[in-house]
Amino acid sequence: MPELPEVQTTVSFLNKKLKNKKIEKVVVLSAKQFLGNPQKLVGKTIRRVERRGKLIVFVLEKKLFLLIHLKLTGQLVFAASLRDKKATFPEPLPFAGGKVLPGKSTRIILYLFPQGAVFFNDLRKFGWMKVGGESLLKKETAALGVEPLSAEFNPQYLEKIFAKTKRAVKIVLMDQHLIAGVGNIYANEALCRAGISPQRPANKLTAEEIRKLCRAIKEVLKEGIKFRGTSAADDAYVQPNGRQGRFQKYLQVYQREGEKCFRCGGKIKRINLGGRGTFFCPRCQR
DNA sequence: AAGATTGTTGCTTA
DNA sequence: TTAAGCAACAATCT
Repeated sequence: MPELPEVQTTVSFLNKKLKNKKIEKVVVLSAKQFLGNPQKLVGKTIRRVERRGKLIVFVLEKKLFLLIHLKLTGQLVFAASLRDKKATFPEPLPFAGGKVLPGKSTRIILYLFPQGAVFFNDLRKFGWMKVGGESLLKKETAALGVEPLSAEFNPQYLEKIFAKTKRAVKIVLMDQHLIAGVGNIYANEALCRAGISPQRPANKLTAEEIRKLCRAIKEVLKEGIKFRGTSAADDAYVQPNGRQGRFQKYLQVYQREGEKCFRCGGKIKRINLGGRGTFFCPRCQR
């Protein structure tokens, strides 16, 4: 599932490829997933592509914004050469791994000028796109918490938010109103690296544990970005070039139920926290 | 074949 | 008033 590292990988790629290109045509195949009027996008130049938490922000000319949330299974795939093929729209395009775009789970297509296209694929249809002005951008980002890779995210900040709640620490890490961008994969991995049980009440962590956890979160997110995100076995995430990320090779607990802990050899356990699959080593994480 | 899964919102309950 | 828990959303897998 796309979390901060996957979204950042997507945004970095698209920012390079889409800058100063114009949106020439929008095809909405799944109406419920496009909020607002798609025609507003037509003819607009893309100034840059940014990220806020897990939200993707296309900054367009004339103070217009295209906001995209990938939710569980969304992906943005870029096809650079579409125009070279003199395609009539829409037309299947041979793609990396022998796949064809648009595919079965393609929900929205942005055709670009002078060439190229962005395919919004989303198997489970939870993701969305919204067009609007600064008021929309403000509305959608207002409730988001601190960026975990910013200086503002430090042990003092964690201490402050942890003190206010006895919820399980993992649930707090995944609360987008408090920390923007950490999801299930990276919350599990950060807690493992910090040696802290995901079930611990947040307000019971020691100052030392909070320092360790803060560092672990930053570390694991940076590594996730370095390896271009996590494409787990049943994970729909791919980079915009259609290739998988590589961070799944370095996961220590996520989706490793019953397997051996790399540190102590104990069995990785799976429990349910806040309705989410939670993985940890009961021996290493206390 | 019902239940689990999964991020986020919004409702209900405490 | 606020925090915590949970259904709902869509589709797939078990």
